[in-house]
Amino acid sequence: MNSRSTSRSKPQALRMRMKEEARAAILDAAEQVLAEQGLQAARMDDIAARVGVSVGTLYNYFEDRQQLLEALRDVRGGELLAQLDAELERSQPSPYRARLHGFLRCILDYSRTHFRLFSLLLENSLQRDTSREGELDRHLKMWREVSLRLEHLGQQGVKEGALRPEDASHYPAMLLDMTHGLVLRQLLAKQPVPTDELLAPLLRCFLEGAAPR
Amino acid sequence: MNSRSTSRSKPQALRMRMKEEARAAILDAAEQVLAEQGLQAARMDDIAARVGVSVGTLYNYFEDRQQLLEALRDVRGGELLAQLDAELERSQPSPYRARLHGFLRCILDYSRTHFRLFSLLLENSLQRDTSREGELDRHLKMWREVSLRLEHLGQQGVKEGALRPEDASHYPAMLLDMTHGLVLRQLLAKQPVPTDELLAPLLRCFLEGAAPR
Amino acid sequence: MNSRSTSRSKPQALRMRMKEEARAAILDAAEQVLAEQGLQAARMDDIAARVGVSVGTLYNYFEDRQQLLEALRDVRGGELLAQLDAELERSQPSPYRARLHGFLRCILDYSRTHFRLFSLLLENSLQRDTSREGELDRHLKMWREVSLRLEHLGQQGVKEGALRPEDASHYPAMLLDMTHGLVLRQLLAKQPVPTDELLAPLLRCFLEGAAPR
Amino acid sequence: MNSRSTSRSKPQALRMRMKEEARAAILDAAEQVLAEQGLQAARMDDIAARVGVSVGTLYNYFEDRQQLLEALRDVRGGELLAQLDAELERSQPSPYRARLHGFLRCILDYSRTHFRLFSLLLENSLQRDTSREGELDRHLKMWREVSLRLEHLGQQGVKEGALRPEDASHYPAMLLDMTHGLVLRQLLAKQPVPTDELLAPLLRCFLEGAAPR
DNA sequence: AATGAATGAGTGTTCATTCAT
DNA sequence: GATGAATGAACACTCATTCAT
Repeated sequence: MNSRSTSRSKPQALRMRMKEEARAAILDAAEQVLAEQGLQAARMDDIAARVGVSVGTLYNYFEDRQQLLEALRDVRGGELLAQLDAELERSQPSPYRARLHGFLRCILDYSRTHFRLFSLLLENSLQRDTSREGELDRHLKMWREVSLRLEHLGQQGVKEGALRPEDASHYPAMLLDMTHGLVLRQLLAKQPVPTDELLAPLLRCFLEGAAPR
Repeated sequence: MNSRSTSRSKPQALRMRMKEEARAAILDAAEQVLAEQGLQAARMDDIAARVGVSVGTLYNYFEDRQQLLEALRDVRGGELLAQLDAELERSQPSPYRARLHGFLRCILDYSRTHFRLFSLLLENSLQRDTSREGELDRHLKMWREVSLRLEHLGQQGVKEGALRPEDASHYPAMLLDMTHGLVLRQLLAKQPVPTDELLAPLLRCFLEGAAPR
Repeated sequence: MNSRSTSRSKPQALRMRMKEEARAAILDAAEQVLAEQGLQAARMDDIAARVGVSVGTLYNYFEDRQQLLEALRDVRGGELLAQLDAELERSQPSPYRARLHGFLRCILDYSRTHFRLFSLLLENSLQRDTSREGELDRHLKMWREVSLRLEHLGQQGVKEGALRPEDASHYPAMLLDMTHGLVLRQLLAKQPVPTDELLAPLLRCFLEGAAPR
Repeated sequence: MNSRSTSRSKPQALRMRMKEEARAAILDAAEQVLAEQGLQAARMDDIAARVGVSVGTLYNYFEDRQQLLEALRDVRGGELLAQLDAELERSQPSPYRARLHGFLRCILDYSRTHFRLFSLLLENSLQRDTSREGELDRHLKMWREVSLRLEHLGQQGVKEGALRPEDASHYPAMLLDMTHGLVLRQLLAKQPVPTDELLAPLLRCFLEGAAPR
């Protein structure tokens, strides 16, 4: 009965799935090469070789080099946001401090894997010659989304009496900056340090201040 | 007596001075072009045109493009350190908090002018293919110097009883990260905010913490 | 009796017919794309898209791009010759001048539709690297056929006393050249001029000369 | 006194001269390669190799491939016009028919050397995708200039009573078309025919008509 | 010391052609 | 027979670097 319809829709679905997987494979390869060689040195040929296809194939999936990089940024950004949301969902019942800890750990962990990418792509966005306007915005928007979630979390903190409300608007930025720095330093460090050992002093200082009480 | 020697040394000194001025002029031009066009787009020809000389001349003063960029980084880094030291010298008699404030303001002000440069050059250093090893170190060394001064300052803070000693080793990094973030955000902001308005909440949160006492 | 043979030959004939129609459809599409995009810009993908099939299909009907273009040229050339022959047949009883007029009108009309194609394909034939020798000849052969018919017509003209016989060998070329120019000029003109208005001065000058009698 | 000014202006003049000669050399090489390989097959590398320089050098003299081709067209067009004007000047006192003969011979001779170029570049101009508008116009403008001179000549012919005035407006086009065809046919012919042998029947037919008087 | 034309390796991108499904 | 993703050779163009003047 519906044998015909399925005989058409299934292959299409299959095509879609394979196309998506191919895109993902390319993005993975691109990230690897980018991390190894840097933004400029990462040649399309290198990326193609990494995936195990020929250059032309890359252009079947992405308009050009720039679009490939942008897609990579968007996809990885989306993944981070998804993980953050999942974490927030999971920690819903917990108190502010615990949730904040979980949130930052998420960023730290994800960034450990992908930070070099973010760093490179931020740099890419900072280049002036980007003809496509709003290019930079796309990158910032992601971090603004992260900030937004931190603000929400901060509101909970204020309600709980765990945060002073006066400087609340500055907290997201400060937390992100310190986390960002943490990641960068880990990236440059010889041997890694467990996430929680890094976060503990950060949170302590952030919440209780550097001055003795 | 030494008339001869001076008749030689003076012109030599003059030569030196002129050579130094030429180098400085090139570095200034390079920074401008870099800030405007980005790291990749800044061509040697552009820099030469900005100084008003021909490409060949650039190569009389710098081995190659890479060395020029490194010189630029080193010079600007040295300038920052010099200003920081001057500020520390000036504020010697003041209490910890005031000195810290002055110190960070120095960084913020200097970075406002040169941050884009630092950002670009950090990126440059992060590229893996740098044949010259220890390249990255040169860049980090500068910031380690800044950190070092912050540590010294921290020791004063601890002595004064203005800082809890437990996490003292983390403070420089945190302060630098937050300052770094401040600069970046200012760079992207439409209109600038007075330095002290930016620093006040930072210092308040850092010293007294985000939690109510 | 021959029921079997027909049971085989009919479907074969059907196949043939469909194959021919498919080829024709491809050639039509090719001509459109060629006229719109030019010889180089006309990509196999474009042609396929215009027919509504995929690239691979094109290669089921033509060896390669070059053969497709040649087929297009040959088919259109054949059509022109057929129309010319029909016109000559039709005008058999008429006097030379009328027949010549009809003949040239045929060329003009056909070229108005397909001239851009002929022009592009002539260019294609002029390229030196054509590995297949005698390539150019195929294109010229068609025009030689046209010339041949003009010569025959000229013989009639001479017999009628309408043409001086001395330069008869040059007339076909001259007529074709002027007609060719007429078409090209029409192609570039903003608005078209009725065919006969174009032909009248041509014929007048050709037959009676530019000098007063 | 003016030793300084000359010490500067002379080298500048020298530079200019050399620059012009280099451009001319490139254009010559380009024309050769174009004639041999065709419009598409003529690679920048080939042209460079023909001049004996490297690719980059070509781009010191011409924006890009397209501009090089356009320059070639403009220069050759200018040369033709200059020769035509010289011929008109020379033949000033002669009667119409002689001047026309000289004029066409000029075109024929020049085209014999450069016709293939003109043909290719006309084709190039006909391509639709030329982003630069008025591109085609530049090419046509040259031939319009030639036409213009033929019109002037025609006016002399009318005054002399050598031409009937009615179709005068069509004469330039017809003459050019026939000459154009003559050149093309010569190009394809195995062995060349002396120019005057080609022109004689053309002029006879044009002036006196194909019909017997 | 300054010049700037020449160099040429390097890279992104295109597109005719193939072939597994 | 039709499909369309994969292929990879080809080519225009860039730009750091050199060196004769």
